[in-house]
Amino acid sequence: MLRVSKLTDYALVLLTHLANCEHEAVSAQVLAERSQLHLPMASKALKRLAQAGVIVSRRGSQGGYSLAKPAAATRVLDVVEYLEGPLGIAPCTSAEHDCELLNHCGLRPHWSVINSRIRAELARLSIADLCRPPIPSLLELS
Amino acid sequence: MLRVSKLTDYALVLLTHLANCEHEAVSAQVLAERSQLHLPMASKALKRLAQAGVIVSRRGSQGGYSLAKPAAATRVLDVVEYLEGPLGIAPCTSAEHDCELLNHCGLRPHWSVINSRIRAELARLSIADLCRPPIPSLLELS
DNA sequence: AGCAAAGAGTACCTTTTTGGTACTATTTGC
DNA sequence: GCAAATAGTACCAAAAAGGTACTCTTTGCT
Repeated sequence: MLRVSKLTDYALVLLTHLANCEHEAVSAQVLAERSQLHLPMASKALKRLAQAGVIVSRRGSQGGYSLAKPAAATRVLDVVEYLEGPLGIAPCTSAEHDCELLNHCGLRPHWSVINSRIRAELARLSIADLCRPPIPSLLELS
Repeated sequence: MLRVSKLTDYALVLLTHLANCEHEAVSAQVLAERSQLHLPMASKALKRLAQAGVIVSRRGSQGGYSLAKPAAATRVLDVVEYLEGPLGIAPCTSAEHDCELLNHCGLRPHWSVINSRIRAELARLSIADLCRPPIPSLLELS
């Protein structure tokens, strides 16, 4: 329904908290509390982020998670695509879909345009941006 | 997963075919064939479009569907929102969600900005536009 | 009047995705 | 060796998506 999943949303919230303690390992437990999430869900999200290389983990006592790169260097787009797979606004714009049925329908190119606009939008934002209130420039507002 | 449903996709394909025979009632049967869809699914989509007022229906023999307004006057955004409900890119940006948990998370304003950008994108396109290949102006391409 | 074509309405079912939980294994610091 | 952490796996439940079937009503035509 044209919406990111809760897991993705959780992940971004967790990342903003991690961005506030850069260079410091924070446990899933603490991050879950700060984000008002249940530990199991926070762990799930953090694990995925670690697999994607967005954050790094340290196991064992005194372990925890920290950002793999400066917050300004991690794009929201990357987080979304790591957690949800490549963006495909319409069924036929996903990879691995050949769409024999709709191959002749002419809608695909339009979806592609919309798709790349959305990707561009998500690419503009970094985790660091999420930590501040948005300041949409008047020029860019439509 | 940030995707419109198949029903919405079907609806838009059907609308492009309807746009090619304006002022003429076309039966669901014929539209389904032209769109390479099974009749029941096409009917479902057409019914929803008629309820939304995007197309008008005539029952009985020689009946069928036709556009309620000129193709250029129906926005893709309207079709999408009629079929999927108001756009809400993140769980917390949907209506009727108070988000006690994430109320303090600061992400909402960012999602709102992204949301309105996507809406603007979908509002730019009309059904008439979908009938032609997209001509993205160089200025607007990011 | 009656028949057939067509949409309207409703109900149901199956599959997939999402959201969430539980449990065990492994690593690390003290 | 113990405790604090993450890693991995498996599982379950609820919701949404996708699709089908069947009946009712309207309309044009003969």
